[in-house]
Amino acid sequence: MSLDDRKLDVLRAIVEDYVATQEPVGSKALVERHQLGVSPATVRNDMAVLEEEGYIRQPHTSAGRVPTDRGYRLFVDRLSRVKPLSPAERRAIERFLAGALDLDDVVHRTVRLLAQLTRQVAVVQYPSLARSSVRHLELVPISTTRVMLVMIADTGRVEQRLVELPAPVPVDALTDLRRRVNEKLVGQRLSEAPPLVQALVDEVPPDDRNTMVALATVLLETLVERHDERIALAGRANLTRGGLLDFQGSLRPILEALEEEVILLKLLGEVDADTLRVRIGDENEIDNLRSTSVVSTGYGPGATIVGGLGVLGPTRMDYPGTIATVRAVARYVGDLLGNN
Amino acid sequence: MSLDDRKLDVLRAIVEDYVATQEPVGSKALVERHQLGVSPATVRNDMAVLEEEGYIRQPHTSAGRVPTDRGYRLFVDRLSRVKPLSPAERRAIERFLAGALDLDDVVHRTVRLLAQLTRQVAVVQYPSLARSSVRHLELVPISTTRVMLVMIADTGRVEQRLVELPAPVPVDALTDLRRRVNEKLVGQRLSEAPPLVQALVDEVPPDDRNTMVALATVLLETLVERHDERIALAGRANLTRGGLLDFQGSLRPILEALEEEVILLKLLGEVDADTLRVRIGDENEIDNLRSTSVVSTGYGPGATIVGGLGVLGPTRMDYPGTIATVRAVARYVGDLLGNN
DNA sequence: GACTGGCACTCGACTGTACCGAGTGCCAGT
DNA sequence: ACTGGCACTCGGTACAGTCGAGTGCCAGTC
Repeated sequence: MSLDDRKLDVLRAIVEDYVATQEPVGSKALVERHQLGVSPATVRNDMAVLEEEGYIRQPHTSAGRVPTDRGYRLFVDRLSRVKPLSPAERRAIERFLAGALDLDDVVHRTVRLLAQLTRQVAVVQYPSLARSSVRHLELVPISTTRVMLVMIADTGRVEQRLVELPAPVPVDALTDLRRRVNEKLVGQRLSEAPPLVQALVDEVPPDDRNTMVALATVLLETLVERHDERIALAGRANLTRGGLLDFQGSLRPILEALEEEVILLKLLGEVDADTLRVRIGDENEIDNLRSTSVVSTGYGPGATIVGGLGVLGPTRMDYPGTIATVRAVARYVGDLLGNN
Repeated sequence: MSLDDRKLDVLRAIVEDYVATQEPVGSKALVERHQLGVSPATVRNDMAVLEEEGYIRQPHTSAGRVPTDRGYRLFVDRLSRVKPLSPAERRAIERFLAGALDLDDVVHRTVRLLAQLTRQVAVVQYPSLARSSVRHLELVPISTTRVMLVMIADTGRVEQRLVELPAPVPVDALTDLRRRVNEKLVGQRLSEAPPLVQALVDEVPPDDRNTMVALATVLLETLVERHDERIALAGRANLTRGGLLDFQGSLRPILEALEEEVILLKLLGEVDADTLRVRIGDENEIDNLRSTSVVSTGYGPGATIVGGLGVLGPTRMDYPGTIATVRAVARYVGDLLGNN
């Protein structure tokens, strides 16, 4: 059966009240605080139906109702009105991010900003190498058989690696290699680099072949195999807001999960498209986080995505506000990365 | 007045029991679990004196005694026996750290290891540039007016910067400069570099003076002004052990403090000499941490100190064990940095 | 003088009872 | 289809009583 409009109104009212007060909400309080135009008794009947359908539940027999994960899901999907950010907030975001000096600083500021605005735990993934593209490659001779390979990504990330050459290489040859490598790779996504690197090896004159092989090996290592995805976190202290009511009493599993970089990457890694994703309670695949909700999205210059960011908090969170903030911050960071 | 030996024994017994059970300890339980050779009544008299002197206190009138910060302090300074690590632990440390690939990995492994062994929050400062010394400096011509300055520190950290030269510089001159710079700086602590860099400028032949000035500027910037001290943390979930009894009920201030890099640096930064430092409860200068104890020490190759590390936990912690572990880990990491 | 056994006392923790009130489900009435 | 009314449930709080761990003190002993 489908729920009629008033029942949906009731559900929305319950979610909003519960999020605001953190207390089970009863029929009487509901009609007082919202213009539902009906009596408590009617609301009670609606509630009975909502409970039967699994959208709300009673903590104990004679208490008010509390939304279930399923209730929040319905709320997020169909009931919540978009809550646009105030101009003041937009300005705050812009101003705060604009002051960033380098990539590290951008990420740090972003994660702190997110934590502060949403008052929850914020997670930001550093722009991943695999998803960004090459801005410049440099080959720096350290000695006759050693070259330092420096790669600068369009996101501002710099990686360097030392390459041991099989034999001494004259400076001219190195210059030639540098030109070839740059011609081939600059502007390319790193994820698409491997075949190009392979092609490079084949194109190089036989004399330099061995040198190129050594370079290519390190290049591939640096660019692809190194899955050194980094993560920045902030706002863990926000988990303690709302006493111990949220998270069914123990922060332990959550703090543990937040220490595992692999878990966090998984959390953010699944941003396929540009779409924002909300995972509510049990919908989370990670057991330790089944009492939390995660709002995450990808970010990057223009339409490309170079990383993920998001926030984590109690299932009892202000979804419209959080979603709006996450989306806005992601957009600003993306723009910022595009402009530098 | 000074406390006689038995009173000190009583204090030690109280600390040990309280740390183990987390419950106020009474006179009867004490004589049962320790060979004090006297009756509960006598112990009670001793306790009364200890309480008067401020080493222990009663949570409420008819409860057992609990050590005060002052009591722990006396325990740490004079009563605790060194608790040597088991060979198994030593081997575990060695094996775990030996597998590290690069500097990042060393720091990560160290902090996790510390958290795991002490079951507390571990903090490790990355080897600070200011405290390490120069292993090698390289000047790499990128174009006629551009040089890349690469500095490798003895801790394995690599920094590079691009230098714009005021005028084209012939390769020979650059070779000469490279020799001079290396002769002057290799082996020197970075913190002592500035005057040496200044001296370099004065010694250089007039023709190269301007080039050297440009180099020196960037050098100083890179080596000194950048106070990019980084910190790694692990084991935050350990704060939730022991229910909410420790930390007087709220993790909030502690989690907040742990998010402030500045605070953590201050915590570790004050390692003057090679000595290990224990700050108990109120002895901490940071207000948010007055309900915790911090055990910290410096680490580095040989006698030099390149950074700090330590753990943070409830004042009710196993001091002998923690101290032994922190000291051992610091030594292993120091050795590791010396060998690579 | 130092230690001990004994005793009265304190007070937190726990138990049981009673009561209040918010909230419910249901039903008869409009 | 909605509403008012009513009986019922049950968590929370307040209060009293009991239990027991632990104390401080004092008189007695070695």
